[in-house]
Amino acid sequence: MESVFAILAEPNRRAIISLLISSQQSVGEIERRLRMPQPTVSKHLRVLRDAGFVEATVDAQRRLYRLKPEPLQELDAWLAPFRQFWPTHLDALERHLDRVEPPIPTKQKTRRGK
Amino acid sequence: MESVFAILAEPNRRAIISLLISSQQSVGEIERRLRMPQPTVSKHLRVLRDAGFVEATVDAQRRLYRLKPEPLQELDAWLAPFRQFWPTHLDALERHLDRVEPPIPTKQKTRRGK
DNA sequence: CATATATATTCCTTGACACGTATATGCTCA
DNA sequence: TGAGCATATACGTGTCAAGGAATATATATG
Repeated sequence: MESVFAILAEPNRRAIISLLISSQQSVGEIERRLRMPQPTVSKHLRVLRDAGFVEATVDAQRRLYRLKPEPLQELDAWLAPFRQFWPTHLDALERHLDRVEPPIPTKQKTRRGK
Repeated sequence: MESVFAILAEPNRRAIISLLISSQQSVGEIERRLRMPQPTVSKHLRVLRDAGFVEATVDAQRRLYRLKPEPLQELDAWLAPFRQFWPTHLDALERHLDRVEPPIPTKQKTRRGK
């Protein structure tokens, strides 16, 4: 479970991280808001903490978890060399995201005009 | 295997994608440069193609694979809300990681206080 | 046609990991 | 001290995906 990507591959972990954007949260708050069993939350938080995505402060029995930026910055750094490929600007992306990619027929070479 | 993150969780797939930054490559070239068995390369390319990370053109028996930007832009879009957490000045990590960054003039976004 | 080359696919095994359930640890307060 | 809440961990189980070996498909060439 080394890489930043492997950590983020888990949807529930991404949900937790996204939830923490607004502010720090206790385990119980995360549990309620994401409707996730408590052990599940704790286990994912453990993974996220070990990977440096979050840190916790102890508040009596509660633990308040908050984001740490470093791993996400690392992700951004990884992404950087690819930015040269992007078309002009963000508008093309939004068009793409709402569309389903059609399957690619490998059969014949139909040449179609546009 | 839906999410962009799940696709990128595999180190060999990241290696392939990073290799394709320089230019398009045939399966055989990828195989040689990454010292990966040919079926492994083909299988990962299949996953990458299905997920829209790459596309291929047929050149006789060869297939030339090249990058497609959309999924990586999607990743960047996911990352966007987290950028507000990054330290305003460059800290040690960012200096360390940013050596890879090409000299692209970065457009400064409007900064939002909380 | 036969053969070589390039790539894709299939089958099988194995290991990682996410989940549920149960239980453990730890803190607070009466 | 004990009760009760908040969080963490242990264990067993099922699923899914990656890797290796073998084979299939497709194209070029002699």
